[in-house]
Amino acid sequence: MKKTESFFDLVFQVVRQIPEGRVTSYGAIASCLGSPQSSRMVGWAMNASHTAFPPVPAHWVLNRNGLLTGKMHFSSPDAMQDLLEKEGIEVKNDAVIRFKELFWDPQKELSLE
DNA sequence: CACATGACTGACT
DNA sequence: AAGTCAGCCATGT
Repeated sequence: MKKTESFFDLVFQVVRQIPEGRVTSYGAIASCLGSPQSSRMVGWAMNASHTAFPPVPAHWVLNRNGLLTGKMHFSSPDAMQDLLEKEGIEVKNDAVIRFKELFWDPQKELSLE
């Protein structure tokens, strides 16, 4: 298990491009990769994020509802929310406040980059 | 090679 | 409005 991380690597790189204090969704990343339907692969890639290095800021990646779906996969279920709050992002009921305002579209932002 | 799983999303009931 | 089903594609067994 070393190569074959092509898809994972794509997701990891995109996530690492997320500006601090911003968030994005799995669907956005999937779309950026060219497969808006492969949102599952994005989540799957995040599952492997703990094996990637440097560590991927998965706490910025949420589902389309802005919910901290993957918080349970962190070191601690509350770590994700805590990190977001430290970034100045308000989190209530496992959901990011002003999600659409903090939303960072990789396809759009990276395209303009 | 075939089946089962997964941090999602959209549509249907 | 809330719950259920299917589609999507890569990884692991």
